[in-house]
Amino acid sequence: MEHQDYAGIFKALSNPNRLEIFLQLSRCCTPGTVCSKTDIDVRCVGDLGSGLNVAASTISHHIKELYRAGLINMRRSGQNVECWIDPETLHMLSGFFTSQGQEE
Amino acid sequence: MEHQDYAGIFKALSNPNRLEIFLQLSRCCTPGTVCSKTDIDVRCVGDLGSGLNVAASTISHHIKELYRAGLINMRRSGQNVECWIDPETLHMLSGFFTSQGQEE
DNA sequence: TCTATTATTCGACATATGTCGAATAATAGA
DNA sequence: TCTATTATTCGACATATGTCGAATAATAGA
Repeated sequence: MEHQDYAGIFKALSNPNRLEIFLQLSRCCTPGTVCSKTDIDVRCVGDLGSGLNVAASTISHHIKELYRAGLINMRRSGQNVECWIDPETLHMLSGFFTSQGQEE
Repeated sequence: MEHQDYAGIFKALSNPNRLEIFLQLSRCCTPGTVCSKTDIDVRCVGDLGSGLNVAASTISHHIKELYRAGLINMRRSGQNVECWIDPETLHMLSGFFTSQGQEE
């Protein structure tokens, strides 16, 4: 989290499908924890995309965008790629709007 | 704030110039307070755009987008149009990321 | 080494977005 | 009513974005 490109972060969350992926990840397990079969059987493309009606390649692309924005982390695990919310970025965002609240 | 289109809100904040306008508004006065000459001499197009290097029509367009997203309010005051942050939406956003923090 | 499974890369393409300048609108104050 | 000031609307256009399917890559397990 060097420079914090907030516009870039918001851009990543501006697409409904991408936001949905983000929300699913934030729901399936506590941020910082890997979301994988251990918990609720969530792997990247296959499972995150199952609810959305988009091609696997599109999911892959969206996940990369979330990763680029710093919102999520990813790691290959065998044939799967596991994703999980980046807790630091989430915390930063939480503070962003809260601090805007009381002037600044 | 009926339906809360978060993706739409993030889209509004995803453009650097629009984000800058939003931040200027959140700085110039406490949310809920009108930002106008009374305080720090901030009116919409003229002043909000002065820092950014874009045409007045573009600023006007961006402000409308922020308004559509529910992030700001606006009101005509003579020749000027005054803008100010919508405190409810801001509060909602603040809660959005915070609640994502602890699973949900 | 071959096959199945999962994920990514790579064009391609339709649509959305950001931006401008010119024209128009809204208002205040001679 | 005329003029100046501020803001918005309206094309126009270049660029960005979301999406797909086919091809390719990465891995596990016969």
